[in-house]
Amino acid sequence: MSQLDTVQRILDAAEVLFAERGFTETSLRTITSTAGVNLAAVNYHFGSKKELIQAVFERFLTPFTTSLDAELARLATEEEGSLQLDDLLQSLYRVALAGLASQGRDPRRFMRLLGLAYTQSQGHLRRFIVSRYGDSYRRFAGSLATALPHVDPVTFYWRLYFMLGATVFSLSSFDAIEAILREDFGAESSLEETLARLAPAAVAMLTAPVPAEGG
Amino acid sequence: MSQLDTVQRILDAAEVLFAERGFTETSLRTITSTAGVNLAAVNYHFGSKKELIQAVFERFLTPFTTSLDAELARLATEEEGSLQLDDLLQSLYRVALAGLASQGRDPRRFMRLLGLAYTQSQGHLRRFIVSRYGDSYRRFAGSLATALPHVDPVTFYWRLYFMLGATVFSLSSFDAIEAILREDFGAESSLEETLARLAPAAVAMLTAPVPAEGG
DNA sequence: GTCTATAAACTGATAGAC
DNA sequence: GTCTATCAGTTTATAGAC
Repeated sequence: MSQLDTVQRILDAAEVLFAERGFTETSLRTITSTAGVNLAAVNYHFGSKKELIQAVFERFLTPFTTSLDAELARLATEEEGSLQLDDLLQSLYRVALAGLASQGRDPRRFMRLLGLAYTQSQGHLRRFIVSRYGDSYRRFAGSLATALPHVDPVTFYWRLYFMLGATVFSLSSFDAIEAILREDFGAESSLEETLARLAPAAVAMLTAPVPAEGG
Repeated sequence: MSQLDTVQRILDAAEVLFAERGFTETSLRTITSTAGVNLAAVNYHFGSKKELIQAVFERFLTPFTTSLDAELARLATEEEGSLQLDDLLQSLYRVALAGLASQGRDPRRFMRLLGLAYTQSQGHLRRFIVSRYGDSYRRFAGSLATALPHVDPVTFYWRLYFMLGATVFSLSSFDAIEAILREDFGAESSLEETLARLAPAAVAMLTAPVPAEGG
């Protein structure tokens, strides 16, 4: 088995297991036995469990943010100075969905990992993501902000977090929610349909009238 | 030290530590040493770590759902048959905030624990919460649904999850988000102000026009 | 009800043979 | 680059003295 294969197999197994169980709940032994490689291979190739976690995120966040940046640049030249909110959100969702799906990766797993990065208090991971992908995030937030000139900055940023929360939370629990709705209403929901419901809901939230300041 | 004191001290320490670090990341040793009680006391009083986790949730979910049920009943008799969406959301937020604060409990911790219950894949906890508080949840969701008669059920439930995601996510990360906004804009946000921003955003999301079905 | 002592299992990491 | 064997530390849980 070549080195590339081993690294790849470890990353594949770790990505799936982390998304399913979380970081602390997934041992290196579970990862290596799932991947069919030796336990010592993780420390040989990645150095430590922390660095393996970062490598898992790097592998899907780098292509994701690269595509997102390209999409934002394309939008900016296309509609000079008049970025539409719908287009921006659709860019985000299209890149997240199609970009990953074309790689043969599961967007739901992507969202579960993003959710974990937020909620599991792995300080090293948060620092890694912020230092590595903070610029892309700020560029996207900035584009979104210019499409909402009438919303004051603080309200805008809170709403941005509301939107991120709604997205990460509902997509990372997609399977569970979908199962409930299927049982209760017999209605199947695809990920595409859910994003088609989420986008207008997010737009409505971002563009809601700002109540008069109450103190 | 009386038994009640010991049980109470364990619950207090566990609640804080779980909210800060998560379940797996918090050992019984950390809990008992923080609480100033013996390690064996946890298993004596609660049986196991899992049952301690459930007890922590039971201690704040029972008064919360009791208050929420009472508030919903009060609203239903007050405005017969014409429940207002604003009122319902304000009930939820007021009960969550004031009800807990009057107990001397931190609502942010409450939200962090709720977020953990969702994201950390503790199957036993999800089963416990669903079996114990599922009825209250369904009553609240039902009230909300009747206030939105023009939204089809499936769209309504997805939006309900979007709303829950926005709420749990942003409030459980309240301190972190607040710190960022304070640094970038010098604007302090209180929990009350954030809920005052969240409520209209949630209403806008729930009441957004439903796009024509595309498939 | 509280304590000490310990069982039994698991964890990440590494030294050294091949 | 891969393997075995093992270290050193941690975890939950419990038996038994007080």
